[in-house]
Amino acid sequence: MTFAKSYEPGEFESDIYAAWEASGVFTPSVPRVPTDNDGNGVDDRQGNLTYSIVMPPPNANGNLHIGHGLTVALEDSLIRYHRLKGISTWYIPGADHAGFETWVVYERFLEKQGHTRFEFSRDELYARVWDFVAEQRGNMELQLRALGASCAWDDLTFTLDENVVDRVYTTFEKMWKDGMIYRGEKLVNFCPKHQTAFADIEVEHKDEKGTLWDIAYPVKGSKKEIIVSTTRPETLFGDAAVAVNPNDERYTDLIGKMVKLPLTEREIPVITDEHADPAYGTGAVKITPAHDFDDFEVGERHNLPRLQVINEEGKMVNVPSEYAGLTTEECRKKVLKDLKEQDLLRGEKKIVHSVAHCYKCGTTLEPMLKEQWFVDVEKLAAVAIKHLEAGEIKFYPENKCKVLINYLKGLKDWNISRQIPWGIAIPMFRKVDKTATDEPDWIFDRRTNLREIEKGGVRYVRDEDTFDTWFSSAHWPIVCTDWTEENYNPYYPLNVMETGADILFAWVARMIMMGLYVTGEVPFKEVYLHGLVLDAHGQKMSKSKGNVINPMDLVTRFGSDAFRLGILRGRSAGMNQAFAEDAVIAGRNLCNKLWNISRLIQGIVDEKKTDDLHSSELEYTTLNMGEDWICREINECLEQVEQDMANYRFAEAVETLYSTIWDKYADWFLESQKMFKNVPLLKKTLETLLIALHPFAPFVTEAIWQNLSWADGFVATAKWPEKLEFDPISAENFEKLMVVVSEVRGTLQALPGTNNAKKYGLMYDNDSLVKDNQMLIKTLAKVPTINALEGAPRGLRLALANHELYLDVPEKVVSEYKESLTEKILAVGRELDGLNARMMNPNYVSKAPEHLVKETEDAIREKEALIERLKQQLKLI
RNA sequence: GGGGAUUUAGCUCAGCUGGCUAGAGCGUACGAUUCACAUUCGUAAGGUCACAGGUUCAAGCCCUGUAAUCCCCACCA
Repeated sequence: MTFAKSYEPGEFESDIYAAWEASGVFTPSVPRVPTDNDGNGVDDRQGNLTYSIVMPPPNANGNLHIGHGLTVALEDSLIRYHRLKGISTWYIPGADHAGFETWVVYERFLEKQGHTRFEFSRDELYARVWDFVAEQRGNMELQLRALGASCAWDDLTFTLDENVVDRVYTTFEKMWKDGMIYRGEKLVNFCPKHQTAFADIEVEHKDEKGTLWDIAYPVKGSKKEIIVSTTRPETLFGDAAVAVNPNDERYTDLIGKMVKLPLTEREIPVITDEHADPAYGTGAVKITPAHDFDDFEVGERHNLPRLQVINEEGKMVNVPSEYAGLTTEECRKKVLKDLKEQDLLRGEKKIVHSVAHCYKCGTTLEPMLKEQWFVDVEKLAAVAIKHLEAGEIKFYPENKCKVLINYLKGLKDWNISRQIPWGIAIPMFRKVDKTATDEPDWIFDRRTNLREIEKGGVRYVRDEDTFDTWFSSAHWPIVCTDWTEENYNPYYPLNVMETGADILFAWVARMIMMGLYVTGEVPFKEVYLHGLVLDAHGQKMSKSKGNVINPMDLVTRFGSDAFRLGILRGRSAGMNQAFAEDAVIAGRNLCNKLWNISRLIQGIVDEKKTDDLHSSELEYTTLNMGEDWICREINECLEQVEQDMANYRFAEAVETLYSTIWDKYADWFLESQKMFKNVPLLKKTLETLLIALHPFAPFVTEAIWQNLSWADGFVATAKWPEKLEFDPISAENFEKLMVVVSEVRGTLQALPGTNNAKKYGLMYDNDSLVKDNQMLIKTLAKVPTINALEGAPRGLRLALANHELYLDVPEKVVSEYKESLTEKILAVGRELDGLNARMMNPNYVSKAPEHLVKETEDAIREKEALIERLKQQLKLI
């Protein structure tokens, strides 16, 4: 049981984690299906206290980034705190197959090997990615351990686990039966590079420079023409109409007429629609239902044909032969050239407009007409809104609830089809044999391992697509807790969902909708959203900027605890905040401080050899003011931490612990204990602080706990401390003594000359607080002597503390101090003026609460007395 | 166009329902040093709380407006 001179996290962390894991301290004590004596499931809602958090699953084959580090710091401190509180905690780890992300990585890998996805079947690709992920897997799980995440590893859920797929299929089937799933030909955001569609939420809009061209469409049977404005001339082949605003008088005579579509032989009608903005361009707009979202809606309203002219590779189709096969860009050039030759191009204007991009590769997304599976979200959103408005979920920060409701109110149907092999196969099969007319075209079947099935003599082939990752992730609280229809599960709903504010819509919203749909209950009672971790200068971290901070580097350099303490510093819910390495260093220093505090105390325990009592047998009493005071301060600290944890104020909790341990416990209490050495109290208070800091700094607190000669078990499973007993009056007196000591130190510093603390002693007169504690004052103030004053007062009286205490300073030095004394009198005088002014105000006296008025009166008396003392001091000189 | 936020010390941020002299970490300056810790100890300097009004006995905090910065959603033919 020896303590090295400093704490070296690297020497302890992995062993400690292994010991925790091996002893099963992370396993919840209450089973997820509580049973009675006969083994039947029971609803013991009242019986046991449980606390559950599911981890937002990191990418299974990736490394943790700093956001994960923050997530673990937040979630694990909640879990550990509640575990110490004696609650059965379940922190469920997860791993994400990360459908699209992983697919992009894998496709790049294929390309490097000289292959493309088109050489393999969907099933082959799935198997290959599975192996690819399996090979890379495991890193992030080790990293979670390094961060100290106290999760139940046996319950790790992978997003492609059988129970996840089962649950997703069950939900999908239910939705299918409920008529909430439909196959629709709709415009989807399609990435021609990745060959897949995206949900609206995955699209990134960027402002880009573009050109707005004016093109003349000749009106049939008239010499007139109608000029439309477009940024995409190549889509004119897909035009189904020209629209003008019904109130636009310029075009009244043309409504209903046919115009000739340039470069083709087709004719299209002029229609009226509110979509056409008379103030924009010429006020007339070409309508291309198959390649523009607004035009699609106009087309729906007017029953216009959807003519697809761009295919999935971004090439022109269904166009005159000289254009067929061109890329959209080539086609645009040729169209413009040809229009110019025919004198139909009437102008161009540079504009800035926002363009949809693939959030992964940046390719411009093509609105593409495709048959996809959609979820009708109307009911889902309505139910979610109802529960949110009823306040069933508490949000941190609070305003995100409104933001979410606002989003849900405008939610459009959800495209859940992805043309990516890596994911959960959509369990729908299409009829092959067209002759069996009374059979539906699509049937639901769970046998997605088969490409083709037979039912009632009819052959069906599986839809090749996979689910949008968010469709399955939306089930996360349900699948991680093993929620079932049959049994009451004490861990569902979760106590809190902690995740990034950036996925409020993509994930949190969908978990709420899905949770309510599947279980009838909201999936979590509270939501804590964290903001982005920005770099030191407040910039978003990105690979291209090269400002990415790797959490594992910090763990290696400063220790896991230091990282956790540091990243929680100065952070509040929902806010993007800069990351300060300084804060991690401060965390590292705190760990070392605590280590050395323990080293000192263990040293005293060894030296005194008074007892070998273990924690459970400890009986302590306070014997002097400093001891009463520290008990009071520790109690206040515990209370503060409890309050902060209940309100998710992590940074404040850490701050309170930091200052209690450092500024109070070490700087004042332990300094005074060098005289008194109250061993049972030292043990008790140290244990209390170790437990209180444990949620935030699990490793160092455990390393110390294991190193102490008297502590048993793990601090990780210790009991959250009860309040300490103390004498409040005595504690108050210590505070007075602290003021005395501070003034001695401050005055010695302010006096001219160096090494004053060694030169001048202290003298006291007729003052019991000082007289009774002279040795303590001498120790704390580090003065060479302390004696009773003999004869008339001399030297420098310490006026601030209002005690009969004098610094034994020669008159020459005192007179040099005169100036600062005068300044002090003036400063106190200014404060006094302010207080007096307040009391002169009759409204203050009559309207402010009585205790405040009384406080002001007291303060005035005190200041007046102080000025008097200072003036006397001045006279003495 | 709709919505959400931010602005407090040199830097990164606290400041919860308005109430003593606005706090912390880092940084800066000055001083200390065997006796737990230089990953230390002590002391200090540093703030027009973005700006302008208002409410109030009292405003960093509440209200109105202005400016700057950032984010999300929708739209831009």
